[in-house]
Amino acid sequence: MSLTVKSKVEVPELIEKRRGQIIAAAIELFGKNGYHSTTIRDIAKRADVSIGTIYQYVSDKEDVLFLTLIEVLDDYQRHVPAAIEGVSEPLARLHAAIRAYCTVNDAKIGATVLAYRETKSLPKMRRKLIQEKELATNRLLATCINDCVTAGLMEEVDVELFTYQIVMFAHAWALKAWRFRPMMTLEDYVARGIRLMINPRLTARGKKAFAALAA
Amino acid sequence: MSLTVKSKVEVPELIEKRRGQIIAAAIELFGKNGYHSTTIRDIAKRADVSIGTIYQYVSDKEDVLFLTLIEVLDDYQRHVPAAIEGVSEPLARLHAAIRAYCTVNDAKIGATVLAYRETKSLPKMRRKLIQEKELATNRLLATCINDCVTAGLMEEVDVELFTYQIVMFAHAWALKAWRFRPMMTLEDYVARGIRLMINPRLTARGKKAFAALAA
Amino acid sequence: MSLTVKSKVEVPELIEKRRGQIIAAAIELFGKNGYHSTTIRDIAKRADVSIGTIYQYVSDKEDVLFLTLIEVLDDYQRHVPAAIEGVSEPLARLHAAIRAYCTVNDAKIGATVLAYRETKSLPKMRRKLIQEKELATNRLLATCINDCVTAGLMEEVDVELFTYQIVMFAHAWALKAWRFRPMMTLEDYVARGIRLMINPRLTARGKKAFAALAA
Amino acid sequence: MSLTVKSKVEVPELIEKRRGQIIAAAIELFGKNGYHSTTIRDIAKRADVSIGTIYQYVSDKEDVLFLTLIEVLDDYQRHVPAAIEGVSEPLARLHAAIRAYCTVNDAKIGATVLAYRETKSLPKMRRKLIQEKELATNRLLATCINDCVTAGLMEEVDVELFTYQIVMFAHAWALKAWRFRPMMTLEDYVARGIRLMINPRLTARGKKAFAALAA
DNA sequence: GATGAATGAGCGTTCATTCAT
DNA sequence: GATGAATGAACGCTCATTCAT
Repeated sequence: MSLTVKSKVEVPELIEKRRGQIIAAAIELFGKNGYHSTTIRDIAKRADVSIGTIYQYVSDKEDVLFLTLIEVLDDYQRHVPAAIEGVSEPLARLHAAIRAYCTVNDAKIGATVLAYRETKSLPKMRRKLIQEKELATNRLLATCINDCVTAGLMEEVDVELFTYQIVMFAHAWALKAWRFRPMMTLEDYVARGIRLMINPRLTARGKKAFAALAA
Repeated sequence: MSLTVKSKVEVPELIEKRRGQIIAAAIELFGKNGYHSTTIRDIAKRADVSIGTIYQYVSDKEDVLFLTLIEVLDDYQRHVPAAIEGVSEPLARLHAAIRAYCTVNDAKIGATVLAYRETKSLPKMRRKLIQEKELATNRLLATCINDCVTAGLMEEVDVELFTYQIVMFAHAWALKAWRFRPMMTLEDYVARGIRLMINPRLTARGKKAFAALAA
Repeated sequence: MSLTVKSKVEVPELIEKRRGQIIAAAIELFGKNGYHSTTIRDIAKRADVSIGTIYQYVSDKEDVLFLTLIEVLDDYQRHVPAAIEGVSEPLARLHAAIRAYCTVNDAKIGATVLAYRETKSLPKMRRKLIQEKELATNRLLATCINDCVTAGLMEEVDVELFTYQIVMFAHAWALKAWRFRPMMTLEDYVARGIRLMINPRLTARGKKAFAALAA
Repeated sequence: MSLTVKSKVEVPELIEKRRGQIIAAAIELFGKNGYHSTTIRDIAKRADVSIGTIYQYVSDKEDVLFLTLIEVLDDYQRHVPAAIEGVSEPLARLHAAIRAYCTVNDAKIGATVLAYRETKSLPKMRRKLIQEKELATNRLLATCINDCVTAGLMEEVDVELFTYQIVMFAHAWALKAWRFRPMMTLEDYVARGIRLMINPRLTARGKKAFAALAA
C-alpha cells in the first residue's frame, strides 16, 4: 500500500539510521532548493551514502519527499505537547503552545515552505495522511483555546477559524519571511501576534491572567 | 533586462492575444499540476498554439511562470479598488475590500497556490517585483483598516500584522481548500472571517455601523 | 539542376541587387561566426531584408553558402588578372600575382577560413564547381611560374606542387592568422614568402631581374 | 576550469576506456560529416554506448570536440619524435620527421580537416591550448631544420615560415585531398615535396648527404 | 514582390532508476 | 548490504522553412 514506504533492507535499526541520514539531507536540500531542483545524487552526496543505498530504503524520489514532510510535521507533535506539559494555567498553556508552534516552524523554515510547495506532488492518499497530521496538530491548539474559553478567560470564539488563524500566523513567518524577517525578531513577531489575536478576546478575568503572566 | 519579457513579435495586439492564450493555459496547467510537471508541450497544446509560437512571445519557460504570476497579482489591483469605489462608509469599504480580495482569490484558487509554490523558482529580481505587487495590494487593505480606525469605528490595531492576518485568511481559503471547501461556502467563510477578525475590534460606534450594514 | 540557384523573382536587376545584399551579409556573418552559428534571421537583419525575401531569391540556407563561396572565389578571378595586366616582365608579373592573391585573401580572411570550414557542407556537384574555380585561379599562378621558367629566370620546378605551395602560403595567412598577424604585417609576410619560395629557384638572370625590381 | 574535461566517473581506467570509445567514434563521424551535423545520438550509436554514458564522461558536446582535437594533435607528439629517434644524420632526421608528420596526417585525414573546420567552435582558452600543441609540434620540425643548417647541410633560411611551409604542405595533402589523392600516392607526394622544398636549399655538403640517403 | 508569424522536427541535455559486482 | 556506472525517456529550446496577407 502506498502509505508506507518500502525498504529492501529489513533490519529496523539500519532503516532508522539510513533513513535518518537521507531525510536530514533532504530537509536541508529540498528546503533550500526545492523538491524538483534537488537530485537524488545531491541527496546521496549530502547524506554521505551512495545512490544505490537510497534506493535500498526508499522506492522512489517521491518516497523521500513523503518521509521528509512526515518528519517535519511530527516535529510539532513532539515539541508542542512538550512545551505545555507542566503548565497548568490555561492562558499560559495557550501562549506556550503558540510559542512552541512558532519556534518549531522557525527552526525549519525551509521545511514549512516545502510543505506548501510540494504536498501537491504527493498522490492523494499520502496527501490525505499529511493533512490528517496537520489536523492533529491543530487539535493541540484548539484544545488550548477551548480550555481558555471554558475557564472563562476568553470569550466564545469560532474555534475552527481561530485555530487556523493561529496556524497561518505561524506559517506566515515562514511564507512571508522576506517581509517579516528584516522587520523584527521571532520573539517580537510572536508577542505582537498574541497581542493581535488573543488579547482582544480576553474576558476581564483573562486580562488579569495575562497581566499575571507578564509579571 | 530580466524584468521584462522579450518577444520576437512586435505587434502589440498580437503579443496581447498570444500571451493571453499562453497565460490562460499556463494558469490552468500550472495550477493543476505545478510548474515543473507542466511541459511546454502541454501548454502549447492547451493554448492551441505550436511550441515555436510560445517561444516567439517568451524567451523561456520561466518567462511563462513570471507572466502567469504577474497576471494573477494584477487581478487584485483591478478588482479590489473597483469593489470599494463608490462605497464611502469606512466599515463597508473594509468589508467590500475583504470580500473582493477573497473572491479574486477564489476565482483562481490554483493560481494562489501556484504563487506560494513557485515564486521561489524565479530569480531574485523578479521575485522582488512579485513581492512589491503583493505589498501594493496589501496597502489597499491597510488603507481601509486605517480609515476605520480614524473614523473611530475600530480600535487602534497593529496594522502591519492585521493586514497580513486578513491576507493570510484569504489565502488560507486556497491553501487549505481541502479543509474549508467541504465545510462551507466562500460566503460563509468570509462572513465568519469578518466576525472573527473585525468585530472584536469594533468600537461602540463601529458596532452600530456593523448593525446598519447587516440591515 | 543543383548547380544553379533558383529564384522566385525573375527580374534580373532585382536578383542581382537582392542577392548582393544577402551575400554581403553572409560573407560577414559566416566569416565571423561560421555557417552553422549564423541564422537566416541574422542574415536577413544584417542584409536589411525580410526572411521571406531571402527565400524569394534562394531556395535554402545552403544556397546562401554556395553563393557566398562562389563570390569569394570570383574575387580572385577579378583581382589577380587585373593586377598583372600591363606588367610584362615575367618575374614582376609573378610577384604581382602573388601579392594580389594575398591581398584578396587578406581582405576577406573570414571568407577564406569559411571556404575551408564549409565547402564540405555542400553537395558533391557544387563542391566540384568550387574546386574547379580554385583550379582556375591556380592556373593564373601556374602560368606566371611557367613564364618565369620559360624566360630563363627560374629553374625548372614541379609546377603543380609549387603552385599549391604559393596558394597554401597565401591561405596560411588566413588559416594561421592567430600566429602571423601578431608577428608581422601582410607586406612583411609576402616579402618573406617571396624570399623563401621564389628566390632560391632564380637563375643568375632571375637574380638580376629581382635586383632590378627592388630598385 | 574550462581546460580540463570533467567526468562524473572517477575510475581512471574506465575514463580512458569510455573516452577512447567516444573519441574514436567522434573522430570518424566529425571527420566525415562535420561537428555540427554529427549528433550526440550518432556518436553514442557508433561508440556503442548510451547517450547517458557519454554525459558521464564529458560535460557537453563541445568537450567531445575538444578531446577529439587534442587526441589528433597528440598523435604528432607521439609519432614524430619516435620516427627520428635513433636517426642521427641531420638531413635524414629532417626527412624522417617530414615523412612521419605526413603519415600521421594521412592516417586521419578527416581529423586534420576537422581541426581546420572546427577549432573555431572552441572557446578562446581551449583554442589557445590547441594552438600551443600545434606550435609544440612545429618546434620538432624547426629543430630538425636548424640542425641541418648548423651542420652546414642547408643554407640559412627563414625558419618560422619554412616550418609552416612544411606543415602546410603536409596539411594540404588532407585539405586538398580531392586534388592530390587521385594524382599520386602519399610517398610520391612526400618525395616531390622534399625535392621541392628541401633540395634547392641544400649546400654542396647537403647534396652529398642527400645522395648518400638515396643510396 | 515583400513580409514575418507560425510551425514542428530534431537537437543537446538531465536525472530517476536499475542491476551487476 | 552497498555501490555507482549505465541507461534512455523525456524535457526545454532552436531555427530553417512556409504561406497567408
